[in-house]
Amino acid sequence: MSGPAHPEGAGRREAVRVLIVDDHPVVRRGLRAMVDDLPDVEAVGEAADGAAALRLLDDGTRPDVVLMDLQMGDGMHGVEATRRITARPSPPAVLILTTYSTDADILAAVEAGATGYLLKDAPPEEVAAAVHAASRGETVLAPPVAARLLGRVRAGGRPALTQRETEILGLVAEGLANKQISRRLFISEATVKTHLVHIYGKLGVDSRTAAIAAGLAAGLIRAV
Amino acid sequence: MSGPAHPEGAGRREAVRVLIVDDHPVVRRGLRAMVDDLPDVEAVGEAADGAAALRLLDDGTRPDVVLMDLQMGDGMHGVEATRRITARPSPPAVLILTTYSTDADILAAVEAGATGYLLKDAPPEEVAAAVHAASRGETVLAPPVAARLLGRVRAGGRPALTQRETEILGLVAEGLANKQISRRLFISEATVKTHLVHIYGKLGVDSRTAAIAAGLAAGLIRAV
DNA sequence: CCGAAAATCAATCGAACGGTTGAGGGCGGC
DNA sequence: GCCGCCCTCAACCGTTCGATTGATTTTCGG
Repeated sequence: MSGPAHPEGAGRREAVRVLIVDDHPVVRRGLRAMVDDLPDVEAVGEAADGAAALRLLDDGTRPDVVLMDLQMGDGMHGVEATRRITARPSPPAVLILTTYSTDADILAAVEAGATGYLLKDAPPEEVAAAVHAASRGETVLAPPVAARLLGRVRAGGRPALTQRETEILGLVAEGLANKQISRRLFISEATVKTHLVHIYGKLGVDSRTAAIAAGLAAGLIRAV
Repeated sequence: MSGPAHPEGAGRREAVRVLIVDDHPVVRRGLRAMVDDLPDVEAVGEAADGAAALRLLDDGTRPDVVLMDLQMGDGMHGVEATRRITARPSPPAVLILTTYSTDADILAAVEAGATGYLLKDAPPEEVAAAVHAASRGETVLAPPVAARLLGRVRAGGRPALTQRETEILGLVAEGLANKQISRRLFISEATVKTHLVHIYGKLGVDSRTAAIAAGLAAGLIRAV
């Protein structure tokens, strides 16, 4: 846990090897251009989704840092990909790079083992600094992200729903009725209602539709 | 209306001049790299938001094509920027480039005078072809966008809610109860229910939460 | 080891919601 | 002028939802 391994030994200061994972060709191109502009940093591959990234790793690509987009249309979601990458032996550092920071995303990504969290509107210098920091095993968070996390922790983390509650709120937002949710999760309808009461309390609302609005606004769930 | 003006005269086939407008440095970098790779195309400027783009135009930058992101965090929204750009004398063609296509966005952008609509996950060749087509004054739509528009027109615009229905669906998505909606719109609760029944029918759902989900998915309403 | 939090289930009750039927006024197209 | 669509309102009825109370199990941390 003291940073990524350097299999070739440290004869001299070799370049930081970066793998770019994003489903948008435009973004991949931009990241590669940014990365290649930096001294001591080189892009060693690109992947359009999590599955492709894992294949590259299986095929012997050994990056020090993975720049990973969170929301990737089809295919594996960034959080899941992060989880699988960090579960590998001597894993690279995973830097999450995403358009906007919903609280749920940040927490999930950190839990999945991400080393840092960058916003796509970050200036190039910030991306550069983050890549270097990540290669040294340091945690990097974009200022807005850090502030959000701090605010959340400082506020006692109150609006934080439990895992199950978040899951149920997500199903509510998909338009499912309590009975449907209960069948989907193999629990009784009574349990669903209990969770909902807790959710309403935490969000300060008193109806399922208001809970959807509040959940979307707080970034606890995402509008597909 | 036969394509952008060529102030220097047409002594020889000069390059298509492109202005890039996006609030993400990464995306700007990627677009510039893509554009510069193309023969006969050159980037003449970058702007981080609509206001900056208009300033550039005021200062004499004369692009043939503007590559414009729709959702820009702070500052002017892409639709509004498009409207103002196309309202200028001898305007450049505006190519909308966005992450995902909600129907409302597409229609608004087209109404605002956009020449075309591209998705950010489009391959580079598609971007290249679109830039050239736009510079010739042609309309270009990414296949998924075109299909969506066609499907809408062919279906007789059926899932199109009336103005009032859209308004009510929006309030429902904000978490308001029927009685609250009735007071907000100065109509009776019975009327709200009638509208809702019509909305359910058009969206093919049978509950208000499902209507929210369907409305978001169809781009009829937007998650703030 | 014990208390707190999370997740599960049950039963009840009033209020809100969803579906149906019916109806009237305004407005634009044929 | 008439037909259709939109917006408005009303009454009824069955279902779902939200609130409350109370209970069990597991898990985590002090």
